[in-house]
Amino acid sequence: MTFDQVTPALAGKISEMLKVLADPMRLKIMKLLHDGEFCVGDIVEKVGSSQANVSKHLGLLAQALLVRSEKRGMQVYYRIEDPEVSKICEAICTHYGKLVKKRLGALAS
Amino acid sequence: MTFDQVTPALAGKISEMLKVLADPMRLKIMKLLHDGEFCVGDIVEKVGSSQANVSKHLGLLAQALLVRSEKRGMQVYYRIEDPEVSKICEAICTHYGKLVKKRLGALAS
DNA sequence: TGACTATATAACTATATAGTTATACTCTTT
DNA sequence: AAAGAGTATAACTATATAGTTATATAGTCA
Repeated sequence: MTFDQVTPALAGKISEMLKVLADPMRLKIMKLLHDGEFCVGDIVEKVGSSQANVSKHLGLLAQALLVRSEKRGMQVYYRIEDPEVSKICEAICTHYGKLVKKRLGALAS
Repeated sequence: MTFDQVTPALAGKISEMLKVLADPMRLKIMKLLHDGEFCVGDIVEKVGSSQANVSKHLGLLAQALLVRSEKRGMQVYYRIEDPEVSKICEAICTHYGKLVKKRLGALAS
């Protein structure tokens, strides 16, 4: 699908999703979840923020369809389930990485 | 490049870029520039906002390396120069479009 | 049931930013 | 040089949101 074929409704959704993805803490969480499934407590530990803060970020990511959660016992596990999401993240990293390298020098090294 | 290989410095850049892209008015401008080069006055007309507002948005897009500008006479022309940027936009539209369709039904139709 | 653990939510504060208005800058033309 | 056109910037207001603290909700075990 090209940019042209995006309807206003989808453009709104995309803008919301990007806003959710465009946060350092949430990118950190996404990077972590790229490696597999983690429960909230583990994520809190790994990203170094408060439980309430991480929970809120996870809620936003889930609402944007970027992650899914599953309750097992007392824990809630989060994961990147959809390959589409991985592809979006990968495309952003790859292409923007190249762009930055070309224009600003070896910041990515 | 996978998510794993993104350095903290690049992650910061990516987060900034996404924040710039994640705005309805700027997405509208990017969608327009996808079709070719336009000067500020034309963009103002097409997107339906004030000159000052559009100029500020264009400045942010340029700073994020998403567009480039060139002054010719009195006009300043903006364009999406880098194929990497087009690829990022395309990947986002394609994959998130699919995702939304799968999960929320035919919002994109 | 009561104590405990894991997660989510509410209320609040501080900060960032989209849009507006007014003005400055730059180039062209007479 | 002066006037006008095209674009950028400064100052301001209103709104959104990241993070914190305190509390609520849900599941587990004694």
